[in-house]
Amino acid sequence: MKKALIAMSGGVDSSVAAAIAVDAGYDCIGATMKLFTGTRNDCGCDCHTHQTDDAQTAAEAAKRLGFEHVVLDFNRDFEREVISRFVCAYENALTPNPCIDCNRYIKFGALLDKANAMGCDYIVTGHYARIEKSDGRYILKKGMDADKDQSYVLYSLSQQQLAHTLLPLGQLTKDQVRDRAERLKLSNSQKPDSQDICFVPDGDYAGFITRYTGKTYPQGEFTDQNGQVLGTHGGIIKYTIGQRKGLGLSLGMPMYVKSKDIQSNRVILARDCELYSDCLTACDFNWIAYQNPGGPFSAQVKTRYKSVPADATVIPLDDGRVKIVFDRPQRAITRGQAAVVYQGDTVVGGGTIE
RNA sequence: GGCCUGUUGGUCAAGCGGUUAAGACACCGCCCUUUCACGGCGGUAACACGGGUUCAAAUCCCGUACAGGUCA
Repeated sequence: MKKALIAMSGGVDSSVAAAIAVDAGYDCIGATMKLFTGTRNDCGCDCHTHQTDDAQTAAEAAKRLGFEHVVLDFNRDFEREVISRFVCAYENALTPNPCIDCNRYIKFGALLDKANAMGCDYIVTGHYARIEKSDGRYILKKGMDADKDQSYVLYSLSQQQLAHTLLPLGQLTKDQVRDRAERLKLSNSQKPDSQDICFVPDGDYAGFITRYTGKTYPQGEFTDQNGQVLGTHGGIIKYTIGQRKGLGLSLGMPMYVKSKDIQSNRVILARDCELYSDCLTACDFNWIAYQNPGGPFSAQVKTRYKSVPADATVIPLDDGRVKIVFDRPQRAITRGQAAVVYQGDTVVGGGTIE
């Protein structure tokens, strides 16, 4: 009997994924990760309590499903691999996606290692994506529920990681998952989907960075593309490319962040129509569908988790980076976000936009 | 100092005797969302002040204050 470690967050998805793994005959053990220490936020909520609640919910689900549950402390790994990268990215005028690093280094990194050490053959998560084997390679595909597809945040997984991962929800829709949770009488069947950055539950990521580093991020100038000063910004970490809200400037028309210049501490604004660009370069590229792509090819590319895949030509460069040229210019391509390449439902690979 | 012109929500700005006093931008809320954003929907908020005229004044008249222009 194959042994599986279920990554249980306390939410519906991972609980139902566990139920499916049990039905499929795996010898299951549930694990909830402790990822960050409790810090009391402005919103008055205590993250530590949240985590404890989530762990309890997960433990209850495991009990109902009839397998053991443990809490694993990945505090130090999470701090090093996710939080510090997140903070560092913002300090360098990038806009990171911490969920991707969490998957890469924690769930499918440290946790997978732990699972192996515990004698597990697989790690099971509640992601809406599919893993299939084709011609000796593990292929990552979109989840069947197009609205919930999470393949984007898994683009960095290696063959080794994919080989030891089961994603039981890939064939299901969110409604089906909730129905199943309902039938199993899981207490979290109606629990709202998670949102915001998990370690910044009040949504104030700039405040988090400030508290974390103890630094202050000085005010600077908002300018237009000609250098004309338009106003004063509240610290460069507070803005990302394409952002409209929170600028506090009334300029007669909606204005958006076009770019950030860390040297001059300036935030450059422009109109929406000036935010479009037809190419990007991505680094740290991970190929999933191919061992080596060989040459340029046509594909669809997402530049943000929820962006619509756009037709493009993908051009592997000699140094391992990848250039992507879009058929139609894309809005607000942002350094630090991930460019994920698809061909239909298949994730070809992805990298970090630079 | 004299003479003009202007003063409407946080900003810009409609309005020309009877309006629930437009709209844009900003802001706030909700929705969307395992990143950050975008977006959708909704909301708060104003006639500089004091006198007149009129059935009725943001709208007309007279002062006051402030702002800009202009004149020896």
